[in-house]
Amino acid sequence: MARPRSEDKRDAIVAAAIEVIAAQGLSAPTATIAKAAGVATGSLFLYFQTKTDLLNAVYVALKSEMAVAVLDGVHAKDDVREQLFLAWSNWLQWATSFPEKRRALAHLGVSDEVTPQSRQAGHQAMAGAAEILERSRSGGPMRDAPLGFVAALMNALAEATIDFIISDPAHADRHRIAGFDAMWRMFT
Amino acid sequence: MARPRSEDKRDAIVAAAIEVIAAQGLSAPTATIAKAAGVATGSLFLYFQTKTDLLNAVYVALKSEMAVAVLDGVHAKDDVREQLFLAWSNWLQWATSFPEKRRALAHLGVSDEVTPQSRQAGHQAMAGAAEILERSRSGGPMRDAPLGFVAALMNALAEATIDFIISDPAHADRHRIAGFDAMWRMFT
Amino acid sequence: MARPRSEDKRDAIVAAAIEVIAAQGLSAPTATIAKAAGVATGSLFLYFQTKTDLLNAVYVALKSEMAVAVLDGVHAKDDVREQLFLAWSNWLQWATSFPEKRRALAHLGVSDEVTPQSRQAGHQAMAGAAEILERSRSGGPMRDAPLGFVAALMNALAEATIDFIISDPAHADRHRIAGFDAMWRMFT
Amino acid sequence: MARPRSEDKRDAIVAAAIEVIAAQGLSAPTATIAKAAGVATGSLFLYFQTKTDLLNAVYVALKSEMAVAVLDGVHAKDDVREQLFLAWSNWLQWATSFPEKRRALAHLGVSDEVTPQSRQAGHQAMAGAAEILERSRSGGPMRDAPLGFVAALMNALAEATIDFIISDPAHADRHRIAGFDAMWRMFT
DNA sequence: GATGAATGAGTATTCATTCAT
DNA sequence: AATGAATGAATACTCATTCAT
Repeated sequence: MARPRSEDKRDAIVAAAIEVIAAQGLSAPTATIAKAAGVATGSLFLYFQTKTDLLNAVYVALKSEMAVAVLDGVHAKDDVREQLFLAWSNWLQWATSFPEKRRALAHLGVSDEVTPQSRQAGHQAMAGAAEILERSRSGGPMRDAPLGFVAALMNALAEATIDFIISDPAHADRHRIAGFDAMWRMFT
Repeated sequence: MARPRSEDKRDAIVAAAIEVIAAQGLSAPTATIAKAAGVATGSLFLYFQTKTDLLNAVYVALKSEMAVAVLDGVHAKDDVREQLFLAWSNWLQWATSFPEKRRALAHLGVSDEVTPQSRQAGHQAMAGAAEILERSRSGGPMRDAPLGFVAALMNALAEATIDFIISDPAHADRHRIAGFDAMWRMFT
Repeated sequence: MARPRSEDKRDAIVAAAIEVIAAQGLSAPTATIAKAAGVATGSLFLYFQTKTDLLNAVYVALKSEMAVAVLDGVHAKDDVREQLFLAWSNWLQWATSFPEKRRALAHLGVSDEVTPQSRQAGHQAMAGAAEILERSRSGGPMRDAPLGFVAALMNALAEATIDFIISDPAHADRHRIAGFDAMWRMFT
Repeated sequence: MARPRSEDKRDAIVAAAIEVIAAQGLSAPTATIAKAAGVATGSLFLYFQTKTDLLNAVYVALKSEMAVAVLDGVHAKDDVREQLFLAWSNWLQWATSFPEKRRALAHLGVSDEVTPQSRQAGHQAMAGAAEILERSRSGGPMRDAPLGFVAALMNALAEATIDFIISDPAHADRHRIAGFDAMWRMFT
């Protein structure tokens, strides 16, 4: 009968956290995040019991959002190589379009505050992409490697490629293609 | 600004910082680092003006040490592929032998406190390795890509491979070879 | 300011406050008390304007309940000494039967939040017991001391005796009698 | 070789804590205590690891000081009754001369923050007074009661007497004597 | 140079109370 | 009346850095 707890407000806190973490790192004060979200400091703790909880929620939200972006339009393609190339392009597109999200994710990716459970949830979200990857490497030289290993390699290549595109955006397309070709050579 | 006498003490602080950062992350108190180094809290600031300065010194020291380890014995080989494989193996060997050094480097690698100058110094230290890489990719499909891009890809692959070896040490050799083969395929 | 309807709810809040204060002390959150009473946090403030008001209400309620317990069956006795002994026994019985009530009262007894008015009300409730005390000391060495002083001494003795019974319940009866005898000696 | 840690400063913090706790209760902010002691907020935590530690130190300091005051001149007397009467008088004198110390002690006496170890130390400090008490009750009706029980009764009587003297200081001497006589009657 | 005591700004979290529903 | 979301002031404790010894 009281005001219901607002999903909007929760989302606003997560969104604010992304901006503030991108700008200030994980040591950003909760008070700053709350103010950026337009809520009182105490309200942040109504939606997230601790700062660590918020950080984990942000991590999972970003991973999920990224996963959706990566798979956009992918199933309209028939060819596996084309599917993987589109996913790859989507990935780079998302990361370069939302640099603050990528920055926040980079901070969270190496933080001890993000729990194994959250990382697991992140992998879960990327399951669709993993499936394409699975088909891409099947029959190739990495057919017997653990999928996790292959995924880690792809992830590492994508991160390196994104770093390079950001530092040299004039040749974004060239780097995107070169990165993908390099990856494809790994698989075939 | 006169350089303090004891080079030993400076080294002890850097060594202690590596241990403590590996264990506690970059937010480790300077007092903890000083105690681990066997010096007084105030003494740390005789050798490093700020904590950020210390962090940068640690970063450069680790990168330099790693570079030396990577090149060990490499010039005794004639074949480029063999040289690269030895460098690759040395790299993985170093990273898995000194997990706390790698952990510290991982923390520092993503920190905003490490300056572009320090990162530049890190690249400089790796110049010898870069040269081998340069010859490895010459004539191959990546011959026209910026060397920095190629280096970033290799670095990414190495990190992913090390992660995997650490999480599954029983198959260290298999992962080491698989990682190298994947990289080699990228170049040829 | 219209009195809220439910007397039940008010009583439930007071009862919950006793439990929670006994367990957590006076710094127990109002939200915890409200939840223990089965009402919403906001509802507590419909029945008590402030936390201090609630604390005072609890104090008076406990003192009143204790006074009733103390006088139970006392007027059936003729002899003053027997009356006082029964009251004394009733007191110890109540305090040891409801340790959480005594604990809460102990916390409140030393609190600055309990007003002189509430303490006055507490004395008022104990008027019946005071009357017996008055007759007990009449004619003895304390006949000219202020009644309040005598009451304070008796109260102090009772508290000390209760403490001792709680810490050594095996000899409850012995302590009860020894305490009473000591008190009686003071009066005669 | 640095400044030695100052005993004076520690004492100043304890003294300030007594004043502030007497005025504001145990919830007094550590920052207020530090300011009253003339030190920085952080310095308080150099001398006491936590607020609880400070509270315990204050408790023990007050108990010890009180014990010294109580025993002042007592051993010059031969007669046990005179010794006990002087100790009793000293006690009331100390409590009424330093009402803020007594207030602070009253707050601490009922606090859950004061550990059993601290209470034990408090008893230890009062060992001299306990010895006089032991001799006072020997041969009397309380000869077989546990000493702790007798001490608790005496303590309770003293507290009640002090309360009464504070509320009616015009008749301090009368109350002092009446309280002592009442106690003596308990023992004989 | 070396020490470690001293500083005080900075931060996560709590909680009495209010108020929209 | 009843609810519980929303508020924001309040507070213990930390830690990079300075400075008296």
